[in-house]
Amino acid sequence: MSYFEKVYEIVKKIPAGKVATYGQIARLLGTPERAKIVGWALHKNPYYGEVPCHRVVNRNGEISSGFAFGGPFEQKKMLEKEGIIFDENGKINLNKYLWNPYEFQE
DNA sequence: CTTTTGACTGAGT
DNA sequence: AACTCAGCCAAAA
Repeated sequence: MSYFEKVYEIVKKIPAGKVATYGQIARLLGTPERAKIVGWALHKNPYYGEVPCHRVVNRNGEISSGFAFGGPFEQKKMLEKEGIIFDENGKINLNKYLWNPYEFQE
């Protein structure tokens, strides 16, 4: 299994109403220094429709640029639909919405 | 095969 | 607090 597929597996486990950072995902894979690879994997997003990549944000809690969903507004709308609230800066309150994979439910 | 790049992050200015 | 610099490594050109 390539690193990409591992990333997709993690992202698919993110519950609705929660978000995760690239670094966090990379850490779950045991490779915290490959956060960039995680982001890149999602950029390709070959499993569009299966992988909720809209729930993955950068360390700042902001939606990353690139958007494979058709536009930033679409992604933001999707997240709000999940129950995530953006602050006045268009950022997500990670302290509240960051996903906590305690046992990493396989 | 070699080089560039990138949905990032952490440290430094 | 905001901006910049460098490092990390796999995939794409």
